[in-house]
Amino acid sequence: MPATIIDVAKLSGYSKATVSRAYASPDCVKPETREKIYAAAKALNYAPNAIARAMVTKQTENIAFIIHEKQYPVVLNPFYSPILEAVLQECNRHGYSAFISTDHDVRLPNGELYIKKHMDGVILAGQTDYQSILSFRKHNIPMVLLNNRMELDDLLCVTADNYNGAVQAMEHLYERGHRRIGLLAGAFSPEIYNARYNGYVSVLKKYDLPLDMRFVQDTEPTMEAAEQYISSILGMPDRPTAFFCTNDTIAIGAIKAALRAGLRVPQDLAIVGFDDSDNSRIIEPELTTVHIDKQQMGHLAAQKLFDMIDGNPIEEYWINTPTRLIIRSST
Amino acid sequence: MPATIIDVAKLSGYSKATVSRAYASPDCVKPETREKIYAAAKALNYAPNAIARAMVTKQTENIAFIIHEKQYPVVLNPFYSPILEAVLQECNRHGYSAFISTDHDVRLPNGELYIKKHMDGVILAGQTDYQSILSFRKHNIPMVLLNNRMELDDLLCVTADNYNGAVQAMEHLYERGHRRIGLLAGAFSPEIYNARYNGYVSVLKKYDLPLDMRFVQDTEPTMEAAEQYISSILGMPDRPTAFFCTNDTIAIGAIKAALRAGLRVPQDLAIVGFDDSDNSRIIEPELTTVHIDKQQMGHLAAQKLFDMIDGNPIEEYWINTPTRLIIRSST
DNA sequence: ATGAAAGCGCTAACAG
DNA sequence: CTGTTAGCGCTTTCAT
Repeated sequence: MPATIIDVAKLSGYSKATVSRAYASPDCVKPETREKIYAAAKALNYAPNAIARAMVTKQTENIAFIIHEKQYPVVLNPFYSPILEAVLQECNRHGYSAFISTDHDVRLPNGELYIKKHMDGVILAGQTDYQSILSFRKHNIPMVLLNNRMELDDLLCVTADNYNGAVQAMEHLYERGHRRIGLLAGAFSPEIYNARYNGYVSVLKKYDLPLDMRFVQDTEPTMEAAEQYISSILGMPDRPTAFFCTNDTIAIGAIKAALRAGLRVPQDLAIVGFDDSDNSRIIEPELTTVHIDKQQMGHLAAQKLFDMIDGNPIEEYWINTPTRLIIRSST
Repeated sequence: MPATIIDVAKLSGYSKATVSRAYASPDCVKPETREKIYAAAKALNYAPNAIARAMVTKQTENIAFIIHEKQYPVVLNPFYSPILEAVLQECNRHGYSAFISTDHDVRLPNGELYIKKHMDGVILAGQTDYQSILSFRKHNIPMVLLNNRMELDDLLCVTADNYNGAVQAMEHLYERGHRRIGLLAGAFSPEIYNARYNGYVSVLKKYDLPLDMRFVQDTEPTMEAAEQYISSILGMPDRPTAFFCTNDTIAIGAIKAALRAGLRVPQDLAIVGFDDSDNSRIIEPELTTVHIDKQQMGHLAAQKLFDMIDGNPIEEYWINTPTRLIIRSST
């Protein structure tokens, strides 16, 4: 059994209060005694017990990052990986640790678990269910929504500017001379789906381009689904000369379908994606895509969460991270 | 402030011991009173406090998954993602939560942090430093090494069979008729590097093929580094007709270099990778690669860790997950 | 600058 | 099946 604060107190000859201070507020302790205490601690292989500490301070210095995406078999996908990475960095900076949870296969709502374990805050990414949000609220746990938005009072949401991202993609395709542009839309949350869809339609309208529903296709966001659809329309004489795909995975599937049919990308079919995930630079030709600043989103989400935890005032409850088009070789 | 066990006790008219039992060992409590207690709890919005519980049981029901890879800028790479996913699943199954930590930028050793926070166990992935291992040992924290191996008593290590994986790749290249085969070797940990290198050399020896050091190249495991090297040797008249690359990222870089030089893959240059990460199916032609059962590794690591936590006996301390070759279109 | 004592919310004997 | 009691290891007034 590990040494406790009492053991250190005894060995060093001080009281446990002083030992406690030597760790929690070192400046309130004479340097000399501090050193003696550390020495005793070392000799005993003592490490302060964060559980006991949390018990009285009511702060665990832990947060939970809960990803809730039904769409992907793999939750740790190229979109969330960089976000997670950024969140982890921010945690390190604040001396916090992060629980990660992927909530696609929850029988008992994971929220409950993290309420019991007394998180100081939570980041809810993706299609979080309303009940969880309410739960955390009821327990006054600071919370930020990531890649999702809900119109609730004082609910901090960090999203990408999906509408303008779609507009950027479409404007680019128009400039490249495309007049028949299809849409391959992943089955994402309504919030994201609608924003990107509306961006698509608005540019069509702006330039009086046709909205041909044969080439506006909902799809699972997998390479295979996209490949299959694109293969099926490649033979049509009036098929689009370009497709706007609402994420990179879909776009890559589209490119592969074209390549395998012997078409050249972008000459015979131009493709633009969304996300600028790492994958977009793997496919050849490399993918033109709408860049989402995933790092930034992760950093912001975490920073704002720590602001809430620290009791700092929040000005903006909806943070819409700007996107920008990255032109590579698929258009 | 949240309701405590005492509030529930008062409201329900039972003692706190009974309330405790109603949650910890429901069968030791009359169904009737149990229901009353749950009702009271619900009315008070009570949730058992896991911190207080951990304080006395000495079990947090938390583990830490610490990834330590200096090689990658992004630690959550396509290799570790599926492993992490599997670990998370296993945690769910056991009612545990997992801290994730990426230890590339640690000022104060993260090990300390997790010792303070009293993990029930830790999984150390990648190039873990010896000090951390010793630390966890000293505090009797169950531990498993993942994708790494160290010759320490009673240290459970889960690895892929890197040697035989390399042999499989090389045998395949030989069967395909290649006689000049280069090696593009990522700067991984010695354990992994050596195993794959030895596999390469052993097949060369077996068939009396030349070991031409001009075409045995160490490289950072990035697409760019691989691209650059391959581009530089493509003009040589006696260059290899195939390369064995010690991970997929490198292999993809190699393919891209060949494609951009106007060569056909595999006709003009054959490439085989290692890992069978998701990326291997993004590049066209899709990559022939050595499959590592990353899910399996994650599951095993977690299962064994829980075995240790539960005090179950461990028979094998070195688990070497078999690999197999996945033949796609790059060879 | 340091010590004494109370208590955080829960579990685990031990009784009954 | 239920209640009583004594802590778990630490922080935090309040004194000194």
